[in-house]
Amino acid sequence: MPELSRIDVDSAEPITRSVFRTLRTAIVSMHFQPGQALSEQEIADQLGVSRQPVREAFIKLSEAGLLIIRPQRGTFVVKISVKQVLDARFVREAVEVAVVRQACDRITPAGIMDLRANLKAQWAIASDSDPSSDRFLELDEAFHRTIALGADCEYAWRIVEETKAQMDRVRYLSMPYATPVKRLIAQHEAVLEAIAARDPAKAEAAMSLHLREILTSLPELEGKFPDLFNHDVAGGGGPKTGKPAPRGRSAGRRTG
Amino acid sequence: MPELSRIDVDSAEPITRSVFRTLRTAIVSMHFQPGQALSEQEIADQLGVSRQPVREAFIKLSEAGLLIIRPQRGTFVVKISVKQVLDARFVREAVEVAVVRQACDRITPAGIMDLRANLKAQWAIASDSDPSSDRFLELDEAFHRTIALGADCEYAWRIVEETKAQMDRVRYLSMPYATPVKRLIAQHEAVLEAIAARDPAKAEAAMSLHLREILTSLPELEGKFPDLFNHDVAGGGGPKTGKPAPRGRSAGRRTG
DNA sequence: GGGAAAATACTACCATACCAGATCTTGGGC
DNA sequence: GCCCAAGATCTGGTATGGTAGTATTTTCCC
Repeated sequence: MPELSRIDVDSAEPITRSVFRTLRTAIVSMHFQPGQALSEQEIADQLGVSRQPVREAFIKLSEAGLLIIRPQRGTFVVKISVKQVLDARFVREAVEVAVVRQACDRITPAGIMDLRANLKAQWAIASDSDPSSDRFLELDEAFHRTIALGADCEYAWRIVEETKAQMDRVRYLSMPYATPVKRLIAQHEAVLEAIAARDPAKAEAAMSLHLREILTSLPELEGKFPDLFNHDVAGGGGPKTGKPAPRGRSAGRRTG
Repeated sequence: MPELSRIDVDSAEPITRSVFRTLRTAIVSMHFQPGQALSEQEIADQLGVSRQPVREAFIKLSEAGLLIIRPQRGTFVVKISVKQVLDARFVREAVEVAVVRQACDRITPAGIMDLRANLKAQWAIASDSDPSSDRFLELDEAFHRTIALGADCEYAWRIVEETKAQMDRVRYLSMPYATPVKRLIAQHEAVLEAIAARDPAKAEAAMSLHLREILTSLPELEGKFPDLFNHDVAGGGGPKTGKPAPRGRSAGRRTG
């Protein structure tokens, strides 16, 4: 299991929030393996805090659908479920399509300028070599967020963030196999131009197409990484069949 | 403040969950007044449990947007915000419209029969006198849930539940002034018939119309109950202007 | 009376201790 | 070797105490 660096206890930020951010990042970026067992005590020791803030972070993460807490048994990173991911995409598409329509009405010229600047930055890193993918995901998120907030849809953005958390793990996993970045940027451009033209129908179509493209490699990934997926027909997330992954790395427990 | 009845500590259900349900019901049904201050200690005493499970329930409720925790200051029932409620409705409409379209494809004849039975029950209590409004809200929720689950949209239903929590407080508040129940049932009927006819466009239109009708009395309510509303232009929820409502009854602190 | 400062009484936050239940290990019987 | 039971060792759930920060009240000075 990846070592977690200690948290600055003296920060003004509440410890619980620091722990939450740390763990959430580790999960969404796939540094924690889906199915992996965590433990309040173990995480607390690594971060140099008590169990209490870790426990509270666990609760929030389970509310977000990233952890599953099985009382008296353990807490596990939820495995990726194809159905769950597709359900998240379904909701995200429904919401973001509505948002982008509203953006056509409400976004200000300043908002459109922000989007153009963001898009320019996207093209800039697309020319570079691959290692800037993390940076692209940041810009990608900022692009979608700018649209939502420009459309005065703060709450809708909160929901999209939640659905994104489910989808982003797949994106990290699929970095090498996914749609080329330039293609995604071109789709962003199409969305932006439709908004700038105040054309809701075109904007909706562009956004819908974009969101359907993101997960094209999903079936391929399930084949490549069967251990990371939950193959149950029913939704859910927790490891129900077979043993959950043990703590530590898959094979050969490393001593000391 | 309404007295809370003690919780059965010996139940198999974890205490935290019991506390959560109790508080959530009290908030959504408006037994707790928006803006009202709660306190871990006070709630814990009333329910006969320790502060810990209360604190954890508070965290979950704040994640759901029903409480706001202000560190070192207090925890408050979020005031109703017109923008927040309309934002919730916006998301709910986006999601449920997509769901009802999918339902036209996927719902089974058995699912349609469930819906018809539910609708029949709705008509039955509509004939009675008013006091069965709680029962109507239950049937209403079951109706929407049956559609979502029939469309194989478990995750979407979770999101709808979250948005519903925001809207339901307004519905409780507006019982006397709201749209007549029979009108709402007729709209349910229109949705059901469109689904049964497998007509997505008609179903979408019916659902959209239905969801827009629910909150028609919102502006009127803000005028009638200004204390329960957050009049800030910006979203959010916490009491930012003026003093938050004090603990205990409005006037005259009772000495213990 | 009016206003500022000190004292008091809260708050949620974090740490710790203990518990009951689930799991894993171990040891004995065959 | 296999099987089962007893014990040790995990887990998260709950209770409680201490602390720092905030809000309120009181006190004191003018």
